[in-house]
Amino acid sequence: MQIYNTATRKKEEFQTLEPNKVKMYVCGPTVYNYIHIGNARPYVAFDTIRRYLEYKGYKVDYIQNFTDVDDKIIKRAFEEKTSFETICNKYIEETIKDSEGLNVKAATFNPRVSAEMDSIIAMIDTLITKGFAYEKNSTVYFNTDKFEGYGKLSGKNPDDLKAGARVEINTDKQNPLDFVLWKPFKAEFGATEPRWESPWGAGRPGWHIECSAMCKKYLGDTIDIHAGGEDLVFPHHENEIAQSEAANGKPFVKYWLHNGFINVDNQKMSKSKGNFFTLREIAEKFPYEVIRFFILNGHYRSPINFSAELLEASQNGLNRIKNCLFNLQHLINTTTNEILSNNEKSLMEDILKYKLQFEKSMDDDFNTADAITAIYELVKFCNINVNEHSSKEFASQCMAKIDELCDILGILTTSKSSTMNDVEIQDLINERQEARKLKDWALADKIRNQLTEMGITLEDTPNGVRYIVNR
RNA sequence: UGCGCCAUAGCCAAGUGGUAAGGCAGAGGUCUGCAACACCUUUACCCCCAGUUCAAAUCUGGGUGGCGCCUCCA
Repeated sequence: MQIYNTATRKKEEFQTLEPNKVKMYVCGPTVYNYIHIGNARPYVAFDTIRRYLEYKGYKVDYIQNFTDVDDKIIKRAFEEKTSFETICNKYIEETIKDSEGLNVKAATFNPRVSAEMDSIIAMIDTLITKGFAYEKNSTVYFNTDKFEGYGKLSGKNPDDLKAGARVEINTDKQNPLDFVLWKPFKAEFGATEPRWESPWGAGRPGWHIECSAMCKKYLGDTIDIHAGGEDLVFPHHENEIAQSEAANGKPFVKYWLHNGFINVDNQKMSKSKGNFFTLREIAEKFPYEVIRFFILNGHYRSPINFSAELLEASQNGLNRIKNCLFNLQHLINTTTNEILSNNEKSLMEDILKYKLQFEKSMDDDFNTADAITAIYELVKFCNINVNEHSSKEFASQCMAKIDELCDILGILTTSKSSTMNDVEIQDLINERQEARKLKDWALADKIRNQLTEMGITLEDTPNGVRYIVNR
């Protein structure tokens, strides 16, 4: 299996630190609002990678934090005249709802920064002891000059960065690139501003140290995969490397994975440009599973564009797979052939071919766009080869294979049970069938329209009528 | 010359040396009482120029265009 590593900018053969085990950390969102469509990408991308790793037999320890200590949160709490805990609890809850909507598997654990102060403070303390950090006016800074290799992840040259650094007035930093590990309580937003006691006075941690500390606590000094949005490469992940390797004296991460952005009108989404969408807003117009499928339609490292048109295209594509599954289910329910025919036995080998095609794509740096093609081709195979003459066994095998592949991608796992067993619906369908027998097309169409109004789509097949709810 | 990514059909998107997968949309057809689903047919001088090679969308160099990072934004 090949995996692209941002640190080397190459695809590398995937080799875990421990056999059959993957330690994976994904940078989570700052919880001061509903997550936006861009946040959905790392959720879906890295969840899919996790699912595939599990499919390949690895046990994955998947840690994703919630950043619940941050200026933006404190500001929002101040504006809304409430506590930062209230804001955080609310949006963590909402984020989990969105995440479940996207069919993202629950993380092994979601640490919250506010609950990890002991480890954060301990790590800062170690950095000071080892001479990688210094305190000035109750603020602790990381000394980037002391860490050899600063810039190795992002490919930046510290001297270039220094030359380009903004002039900071009245700075206490020894070097313009030094960054904050601990900042003192200043009551910018009033006395209720959150703060924790530390050897350097009351205050709160800087952004970067949190992830280093949580990584260490929950996964260890060296982990297999660290993932996040591509914007985090510098400075966030660069700084994490500096902190963790300086404090632990060991390599921090084996594979760095970064997802590309979701753009709107080919531009980065931002509030100031007015092209900002929360996931919740979009989910009102399109089902979550369509959003997930849309995200998987491009490679996770490529930028993708977002628009209603593209989501519609994804929805139509997803319906193609869904129709196939409905069709198979209907055949399984209605066919009386139990035994696999000789022809079907030989076709079974073709099914395996699509599975291998799927795996080959996923083995190549999780190429979901290509993997979806394998599913489409399997769908076409089923549409051609499974019909009212097929055996139950064959239809079931086909369906199971599509299900298996879709499940790896986390799509169409929730919609299968949507067949409503409503007597009223069945009665209407029977009534329409009677009308059709009598060639009373007006009545038949009237009943079909009535069902359409109810959100039921009817499809007449050689094996009787099948209906689909709320497509 | 700060660092980096990208450029394939109307749209999305694979393919990274051997005469261009797949999906969406469109057109025509088959099936159907009519539909729907599905199936069949149909749509590409791979941004430009030069080079390497028997052979390049794929490698090299140079353009052009788009985007990101260098601001606690995934």
